[in-house]
Amino acid sequence: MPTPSRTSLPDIVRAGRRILESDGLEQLTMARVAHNVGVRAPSLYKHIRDRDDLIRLIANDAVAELGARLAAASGSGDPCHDLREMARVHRAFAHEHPLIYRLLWSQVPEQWRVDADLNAQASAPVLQAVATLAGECETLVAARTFVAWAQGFVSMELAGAFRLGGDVEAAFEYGLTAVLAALTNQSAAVPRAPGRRSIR
Amino acid sequence: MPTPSRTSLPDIVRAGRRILESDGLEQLTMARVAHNVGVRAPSLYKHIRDRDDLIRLIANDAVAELGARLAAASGSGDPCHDLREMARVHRAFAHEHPLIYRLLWSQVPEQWRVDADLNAQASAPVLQAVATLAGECETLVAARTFVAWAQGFVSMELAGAFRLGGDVEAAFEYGLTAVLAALTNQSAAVPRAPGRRSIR
DNA sequence: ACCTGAACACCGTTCAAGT
DNA sequence: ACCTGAACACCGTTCAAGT
Repeated sequence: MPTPSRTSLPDIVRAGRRILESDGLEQLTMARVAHNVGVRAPSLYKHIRDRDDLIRLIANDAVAELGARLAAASGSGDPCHDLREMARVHRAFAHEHPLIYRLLWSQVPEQWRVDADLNAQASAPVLQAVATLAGECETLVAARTFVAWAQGFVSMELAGAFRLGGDVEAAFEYGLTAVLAALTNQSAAVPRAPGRRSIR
Repeated sequence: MPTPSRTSLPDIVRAGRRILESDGLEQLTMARVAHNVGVRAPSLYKHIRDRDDLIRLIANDAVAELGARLAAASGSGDPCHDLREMARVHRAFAHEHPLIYRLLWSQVPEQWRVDADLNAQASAPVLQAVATLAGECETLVAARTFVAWAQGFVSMELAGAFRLGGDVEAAFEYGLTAVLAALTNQSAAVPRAPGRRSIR
């Protein structure tokens, strides 16, 4: 006889994300997730394929949230201002959810990789701002430079790699200004023959 | 009666690293490491504290190797040239050992963190080159900008984050040139009042 | 002093049986 | 149609017993 679900996929993902954020990946056990949504571990397999699938769904959820925040932080009309704001939003997200943030970029097993369209959606506002700043034909390489710096800085910060003292806040603002200046000042960044050869 | 060791710590770390590099972290089981050094799993605990300790030792080993390669790639006298070479060495190392490289920067559990002095030793040549390039008082912030970009770029590359096509090689060279230009051209990077106020 | 088999705790996953 | 207890496979770790 059909019985209504006692839990749901969003409930499970939400419960899993809360455990991951508070206690880390190794505490994300099927039994604990199940307990937090009011069922037993085997029941979870009616809603998700396996634990790796759950981790991937949690990563998707986090990327979607980050993307929404990036989009909300942009749109002022000044691309340079937008990029500064997005870098700060990115960093703030990492500080709020350090364990999930690390997961997003470590992604050791293949199965945890977030969906391609979610990634594309999240990076769209950055691409748009860079396009106006650096010009259409250099959008991709310039955006990759910007995002690489931002992601690298925050990753190193969270990984505790900045152990030589100094003001990390000031280093972030310094890097932000330096990278944006480099992208604006294209002639300094890319040596190329006249005739507008594309970088691709 | 005392019996000589049938294995050793370096043997164990070497075997563990080989497994990790070829088959990933989840395949790094105590039984498999033990088998590869010719003993049974319980014997490993005579040489290491636990599995987390082994992972930390493997990460230490990798950082030491990377540091040696960075040092070997620098010292030409031209800091800009040295930094370009070190960025490429960094990236080449990541491509040769992608699974270990990801481990170095994800570092989800605290116990895997590499020793502070090994980290310091590995980053010394970068710091030195940046010091001559950007000037003493901005060494730290400039080095953090440079390393953040390099690490972020390679991490994203390995994580498969560059899914929008384009030439990743060209993007790397573009970013390298852009970041180095920004660090050399300090006045563009850091807006500050005259009178040489320190960034710190 | 190092190695081992046996044992324990824990966890992901499956499945037949319940409702 | 979903949930569950029981069971299985696997793994990290401990420990008493061997040499």
